[in-house]
Amino acid sequence: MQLKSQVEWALHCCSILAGLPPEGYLATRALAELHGVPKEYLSKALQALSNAGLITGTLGPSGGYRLARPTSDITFLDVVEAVEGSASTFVCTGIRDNNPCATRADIDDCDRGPCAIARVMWQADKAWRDSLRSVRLSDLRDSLERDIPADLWRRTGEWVLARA
Amino acid sequence: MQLKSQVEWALHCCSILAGLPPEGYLATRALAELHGVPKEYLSKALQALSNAGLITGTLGPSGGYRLARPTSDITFLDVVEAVEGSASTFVCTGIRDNNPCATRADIDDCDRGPCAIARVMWQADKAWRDSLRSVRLSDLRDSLERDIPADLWRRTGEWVLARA
DNA sequence: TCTAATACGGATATCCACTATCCTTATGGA
DNA sequence: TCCATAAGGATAGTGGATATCCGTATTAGA
Repeated sequence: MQLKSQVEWALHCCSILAGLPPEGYLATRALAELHGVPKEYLSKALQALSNAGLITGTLGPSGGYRLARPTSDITFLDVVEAVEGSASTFVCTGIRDNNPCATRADIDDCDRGPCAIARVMWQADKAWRDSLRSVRLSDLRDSLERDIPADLWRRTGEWVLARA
Repeated sequence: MQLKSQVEWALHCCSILAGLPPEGYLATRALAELHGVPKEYLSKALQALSNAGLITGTLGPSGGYRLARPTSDITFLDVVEAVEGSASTFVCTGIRDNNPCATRADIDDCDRGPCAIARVMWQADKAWRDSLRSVRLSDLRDSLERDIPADLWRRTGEWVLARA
């Protein structure tokens, strides 16, 4: 079980858009070049973010994307679910109903509550999502500013600004 | 991102094996019939559990599987990782190294520590695994005994016992 | 007004993991 | 000896992820 590569791309793109001046837009072309990923395919991830209302796009030359909300109002979970979907990682297919010992009444009775196994798996899924929800884009920017060499951080900011 | 169906099968099979008498073995055929899943394919999941040391198999007629450890010593995480693998759900491909602004020195410098985005994603992955690790097979048996109608619980126990 | 660059979405092709089945081998109980 | 079983290799089928291409509407700038 592995998240799509688009999740990684989307998170990196959001971290870049988070550094954009308020009125600027950054085009897919620039984001693709910055991360070394195919523009056409990255475009699909950005469209997913746009459909989820996390970023807004504008057409025409000098068009592109910007964040639709403050960085403190966008969480990792928002981005992950925009790309990956919000369906649980565990799907209960109800195989307990195939128990040859079970009568029709048993099945109807069991169906009133979710399977004990599913409950545990869904609880773990919730723990994962809760963890993702606890980190905002603003937190990420703080981490990046601490991690990335100051010189590279500055040059990248200028590179983005020149294309915004 | 979705867990394999074999994870669900493996968990249900373990819950059944947990009710086996100490010296009994239950064959793949019986487990497949009980859950209404293809025997040949379920066999792969059971082999994975066996390779992980969670269950032990024995050959010949009256052969089959039993738990290799006490139910209090097997967690959901053990079962999930046996089938699904223990690799993180998030893979950092290091696309930040493709930054055209980065020099060779920048890349070497960054490579000393993991990406800030990866850290967050791995922390969420850990929260998921911690949650799975906190529930044992013995807990699951307790939940099932509470959830499943007493009559069905008894009949299923007898069905298994007759084949162990 | 015209041109070019862009977002957006549909269509298509490729690749790979998951799903599923079949077959052979070794083992052990009757 | 015979048969049922675990174990594992080989081989498709299926569907989602990856990737590319194209057409359309929109808009900034010449």
